[in-house]
Amino acid sequence: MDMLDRDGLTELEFLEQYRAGDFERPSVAADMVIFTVTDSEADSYRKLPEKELRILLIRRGGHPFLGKWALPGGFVRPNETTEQAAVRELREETGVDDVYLEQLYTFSDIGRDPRTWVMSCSYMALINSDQLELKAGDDAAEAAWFKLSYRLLRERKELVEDGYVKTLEFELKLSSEGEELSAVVARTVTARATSSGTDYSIVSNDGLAFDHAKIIACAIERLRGKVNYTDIALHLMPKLFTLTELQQVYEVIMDKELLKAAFRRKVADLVTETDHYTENAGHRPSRLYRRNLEDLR
Amino acid sequence: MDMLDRDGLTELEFLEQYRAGDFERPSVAADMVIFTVTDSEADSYRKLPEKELRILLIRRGGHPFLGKWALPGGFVRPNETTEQAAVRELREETGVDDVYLEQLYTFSDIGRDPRTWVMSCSYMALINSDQLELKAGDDAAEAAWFKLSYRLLRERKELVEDGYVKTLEFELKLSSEGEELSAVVARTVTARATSSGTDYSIVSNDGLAFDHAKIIACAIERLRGKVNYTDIALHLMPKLFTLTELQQVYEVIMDKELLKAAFRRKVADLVTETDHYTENAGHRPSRLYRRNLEDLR
DNA sequence: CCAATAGTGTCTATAAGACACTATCTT
DNA sequence: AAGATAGTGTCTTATAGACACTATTGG
Repeated sequence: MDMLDRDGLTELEFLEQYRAGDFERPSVAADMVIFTVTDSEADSYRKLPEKELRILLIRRGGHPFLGKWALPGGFVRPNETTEQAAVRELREETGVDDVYLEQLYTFSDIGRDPRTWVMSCSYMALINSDQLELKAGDDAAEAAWFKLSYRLLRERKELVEDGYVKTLEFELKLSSEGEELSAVVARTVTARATSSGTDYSIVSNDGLAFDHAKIIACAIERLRGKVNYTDIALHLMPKLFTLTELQQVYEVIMDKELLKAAFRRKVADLVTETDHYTENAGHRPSRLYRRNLEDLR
Repeated sequence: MDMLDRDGLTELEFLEQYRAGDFERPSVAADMVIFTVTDSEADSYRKLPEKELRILLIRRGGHPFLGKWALPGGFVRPNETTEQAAVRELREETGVDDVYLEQLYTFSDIGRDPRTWVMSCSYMALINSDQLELKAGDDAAEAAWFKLSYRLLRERKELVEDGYVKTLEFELKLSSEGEELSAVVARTVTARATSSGTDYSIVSNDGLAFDHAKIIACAIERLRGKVNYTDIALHLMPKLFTLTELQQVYEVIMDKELLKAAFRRKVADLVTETDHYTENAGHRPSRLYRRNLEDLR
């Protein structure tokens, strides 16, 4: 390539003389919502335990938001991508490095970090209960798996000039051994004749650092959206699982009961049956399945 | 809040003494894929014109990628969000500022900009042909609306240890008055027992700057995905339109013919009929509709 | 036998695909 | 009338919801 620019430089010459301008630059963090599913305490000896959807949070040991709980994450370093930073953080916090990982959204509200200009490129990770055992690899920080609940609280709709504004308020609750966090996150859809847009905002917040309530809301909504038309939920399952367990996972993600027959038809192509069965369950044994790695989607 | 950190500082005191570290920080750009739909030249006087899906590109006037075509975009400034930067760029390039806008993905591959460390937070905007007329507000740069085509070229699947790697290669073609750009973008899905991920890469590239072929691919895939379950395509329509025109827009987005009866059932709830009709078309007049701003979704 | 879960069959309601038909305007 | 597009009716197929029924284990 030998084109010359208006200063008569080739591209190579240009790059050699190029110096990054003195523009102010943001810090970019990779923050992760790490989901897993755990079993509740079996309240009766012969009943199946219920599934709980959990995310990992870390208690902040310094300002700002000292003592509040935050998503695991950290600054992206030179010579790594945001995704590599996310993988690095994930390994540091959980010891796990072979997971489903998906970029969610980049948050850049001004003032979202009181220290300085920080954007957050957020990721969602799904790890299964098998891998969860390895969680020992902690640093000094206090970390805990919080049970998550996310429910529609209020729905409002105002008509405005040539359109409407619709606000959905969701209640986010997180709980872990005595710790109870909660927040209300609003999703506002503004629809006018031509334009249209969606915006998240935090209505109230008790115990979460930064704008992490928004990021968590974004993650659970993405997860709920994808559960119905992908095999994403299978990344939360151990190698072998029963169809009832899989159904429980779908139910706890969607916060909604499903019909057994219809569910089994729907996931039939996503799983492969094995010749193994559950044992000593106190009732009829159940066939074990594994994730289908064939065709489809 | 009077909690003290390990140095005995309150949050306020901490923030006052805080100085941004000397870590290297990336530049962050907001790049936009601006879609619109135009009519082709009517090849016969009584036939309906065909619809064409177009995006706006700008020819680079300096290194790097001098002479190549790039997406409109620019660096995010302090005290604005990535979205505000996108809106600002949009107004500068098209004079339009009331559009559908959606964040796509943040690209951060190292070396994606040969000058320095630059991430791109990408957006998709949809503007309708009414607004398009206002395009006069250009700066010196050469800008053009390129007709877009994006087609599956090859599909490959390799089995690997406990999983598979599936590669879909898409051909991206862009054309505008003599200028013909093309690229091949591969989407690779890696599915292993536990992990799983999707990755885009550029296989070949003729005429596009940076990794913008990837960004365009990402945008058209998002648009195709959303067309089928949202009213997103209506943002590409003028105030009044016929159902046939709307169907043509769906068809040009999906690159696939649709059945008229089924299509009309499907969009029935997304539009509201008016009492206006097309005139002097050389054939039966067609009822005009507008976007339905009621309930739904 | 009972409690508990596993697993299947089938009827119905709804949506999508396929295709043919009728309607209305201009030249 | 011919050419072009507008608009509707209806049969078939696929999918999801609802619900009832049978099956298999341990206690």
